[in-house]
Amino acid sequence: MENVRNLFQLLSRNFGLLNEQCCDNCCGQEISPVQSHILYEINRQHQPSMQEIAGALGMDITTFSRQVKTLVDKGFVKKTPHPADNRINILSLTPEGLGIENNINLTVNTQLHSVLSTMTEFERETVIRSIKLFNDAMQKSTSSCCTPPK
Amino acid sequence: MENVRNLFQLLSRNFGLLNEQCCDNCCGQEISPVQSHILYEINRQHQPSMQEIAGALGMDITTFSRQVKTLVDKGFVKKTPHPADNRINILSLTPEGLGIENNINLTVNTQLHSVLSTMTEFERETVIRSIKLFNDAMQKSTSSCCTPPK
DNA sequence: GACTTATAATTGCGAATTACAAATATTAAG
DNA sequence: CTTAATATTTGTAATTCGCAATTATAAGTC
Repeated sequence: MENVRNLFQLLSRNFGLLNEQCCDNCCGQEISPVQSHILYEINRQHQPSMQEIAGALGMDITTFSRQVKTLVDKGFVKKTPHPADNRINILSLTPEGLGIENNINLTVNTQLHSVLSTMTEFERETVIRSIKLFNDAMQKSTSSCCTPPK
Repeated sequence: MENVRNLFQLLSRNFGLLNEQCCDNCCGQEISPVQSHILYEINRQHQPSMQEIAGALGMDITTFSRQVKTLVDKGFVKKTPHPADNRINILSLTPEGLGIENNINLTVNTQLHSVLSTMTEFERETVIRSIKLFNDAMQKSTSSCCTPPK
């Protein structure tokens, strides 16, 4: 059995570092890697509730609640009560939050493209397609983990 | 410019979850994801010093020092003074530490292979080769980040 | 409608993690 | 021998984390 863990251990480490570096470089002290994940996911989903984002990120809901609170205090996230169910809060990015999110996007993309630019066109496309493929497979496989069956 | 951040954001998230899940499943309470990274890197390098491991992981040396201390207390890591320079501590895994590391390796590999098993042989090999390729490119590109020039 | 149960989110709390600044220990340089 | 440099640890305070308990709202039952 080939040792694929090696590959992914390095991959996750590298990306983790890149992620922190980005938070420092492009957002100063105003955001942490975890918070960057949260902004990303709020932006991605359509009118998500707290549970939905926390679930997607595999975060404990109480930890998530506090992180959201600080993001609200910073003015990056807005909580809107669900019109049909007052228990639920709909999360959305404020214009400032969206600005930060776009900033991160740009910075990370630039860095990644700089890494990818050392490859040939063919390699680059293969790599991108491969990761897409892998993510899909992963999603199917781990969906049972983060969204408990009941 | 294609949005490659998307891919890597999901990738790192998925692997992060998988990593935590592994720490819970295969090691119980006795190890955290950060500590798993440390064991991995100690095992990988040849008679590494504290600085070398902390540098490779991009960790603050004081945080690293404390994490190593808890790993020593748990009996997974050994610190040996460098014969020629008493300031330096050489890090190594104890038999128990190596056991844990092998355990993690096996568990993560099994899970990853389960994910990869949904692909065709060709896809699988392409994915593995691609990640290898990308790690190499990343390594070259970020080496300046984690090992500051001086 | 009153009462119980279920769900969404927050808060109390203690433990673990983090990083800056300062201290310690050892070696190297002049 | 004194000073500067390097490796590691400790003081300390802020942040993060997750379990248990709490609050607030909604849904189900009689």
